[in-house]
Amino acid sequence: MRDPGASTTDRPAAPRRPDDATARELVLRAADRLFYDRGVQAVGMDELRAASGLPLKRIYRLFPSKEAIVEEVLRHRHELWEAGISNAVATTPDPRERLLAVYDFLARWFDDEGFRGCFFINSFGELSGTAPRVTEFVRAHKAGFQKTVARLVAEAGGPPELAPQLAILAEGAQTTAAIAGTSEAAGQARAAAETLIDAALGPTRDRAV
Amino acid sequence: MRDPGASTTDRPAAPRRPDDATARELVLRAADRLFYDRGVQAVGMDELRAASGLPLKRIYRLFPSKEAIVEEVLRHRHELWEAGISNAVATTPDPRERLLAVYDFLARWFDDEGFRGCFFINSFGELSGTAPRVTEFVRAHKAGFQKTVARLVAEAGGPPELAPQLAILAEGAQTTAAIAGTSEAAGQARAAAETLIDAALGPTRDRAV
DNA sequence: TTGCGCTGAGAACGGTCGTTCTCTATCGTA
DNA sequence: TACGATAGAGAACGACCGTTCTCAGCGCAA
Repeated sequence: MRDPGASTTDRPAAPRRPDDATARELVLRAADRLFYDRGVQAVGMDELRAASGLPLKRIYRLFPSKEAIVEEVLRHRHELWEAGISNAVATTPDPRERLLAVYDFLARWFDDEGFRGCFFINSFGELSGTAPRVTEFVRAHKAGFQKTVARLVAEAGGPPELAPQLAILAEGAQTTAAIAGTSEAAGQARAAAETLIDAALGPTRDRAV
Repeated sequence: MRDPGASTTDRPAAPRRPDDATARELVLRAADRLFYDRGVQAVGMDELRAASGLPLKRIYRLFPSKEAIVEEVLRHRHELWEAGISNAVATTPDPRERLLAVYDFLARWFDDEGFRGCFFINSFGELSGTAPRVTEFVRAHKAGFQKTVARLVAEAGGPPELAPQLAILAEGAQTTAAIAGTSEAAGQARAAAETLIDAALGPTRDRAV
C-alpha cells in the first residue's frame, strides 16, 4: 500500500499516464512500425490506438489528423536516415572510402530483420497520387540525399557528374533489395560505385590487383 | 432512319454493346490509366465503371474481383515492358550499344507526359504489405528484368557481375526520375553504365577522347 | 403476341475508414 | 466533502469501399 499522503510526482512503477511528449513518441513509434510494415492506408487509427496504448481522443489531441502523423513519421525517418549516413561517413577518414561507406550503411540496413524497402519510396508509390504534401516531402528527402552525395564527391575531388550516378546506384539498390527480398544489391551497388569512383578519380593509390 | 428489317450485325456507328473481349480491354485500359495515375487504392470500382463506360455488373462478370483487375493490369504492363525493351534492343546491332539501349528506352519513357514512375515499384510500395500476389508478381517482373540484362551482358561478352550493376542503375533511374519529376536520371544512369561497361569489357574499339 | 433470359442502371449491403461525441470516472483544489 | 475541469473508453457518425441484388426493359425464339 502506498502512503496516501506521498507526493504525486514520483510513484514507483505502475502504468503512469505519459506526458504529452512521451505520448507523442508512443504514437510515432507505433505509427512508424505499422506504416512501414504494412503501408499507411492499410493501418487504421484504431490499430494505431491499440499499438500505442493511448486513447483515440488523446491521439487526436496530439495530432490534428492521420496525415499529420504520417508526415511526422516521415520527418523522423528523415532524421534517422541523415544521422545514419553522417555517422557511417564520420567514422571513415578517407574521402574515397567515405563514398563507399554509404553502401556499407545500406548493406547493414538491408540485413535488418523486417527491412521492407525505403519508406520514402514506398510512401511515394502509395500516396503520391493523393497526398501532395507527402510527395513533396519525399522529393525533398531524396534531393537532400543527392546533395549529401554531391558534397561527399566534391570532398573526394570527384567531378560533379559522379554524384548523381552514385545516388542512382543507392536508390536502385534500395528498390532492388526490397523487391527481391535479399540484401545482395548493396554489395553489387558498392562494387559498381567503386568502378565509377576509380574511373572518375583516376587510378587509385593503394589497390592491389 | 434505319431499315428495320436490316441485318442486326452491321449497324453503322452508334454506341454498340462491346463484345466480351473488347469490354475486357475497355476495363483494363481504364484501370491501367487510373491505377497508374492515382494508385490502386485511391480508385474505386465506381470510378472504374464510369471510366470504362461499362456497367458494374458487366465488369464483375468479366473479372472476379478488383484484385484480379490489378493483376491483369500488372500482366499487361509486364508485356508492354518486355516488348519495349526487346524492341529497343532489337534495333541495335552492336552488343555493347544494346546494353545502353535500355537506358535510351528509359529516357523516352521518362519524357512521356504523365510518367509517374514504375508501376511495379509503386504497386510494391502500396500493396506489398497487404497483397502477397501482387508482391510476388512484382518480384517476378523484376527478376525477369535482371535475367534480360544478364543475357544482354553475356551476349556482349561481359562478366556476370556486370549485369546486376546495370540493372540496379536502371531501377535507380526509375525511382529517381519518378520522385524528382525530371527525366535526367536516364542520361545519368546511361553515363554510369557506359563507364561500368568500359571497365568490364576493356578499352573500347571505337571511342574518341 | 407471349414468354423467357439476359441486360443495364443504380440502389442496397455489410464492412471499414477517419473523426467526433457521449458518458462516466477521476483528479486537483478549496 | 464538494466541485469544476478533464480524462478515458468506446459508441456513433457520415462517408466510402468492394460486391451483390433488385427491377424494369429489351431482344429473340416460337
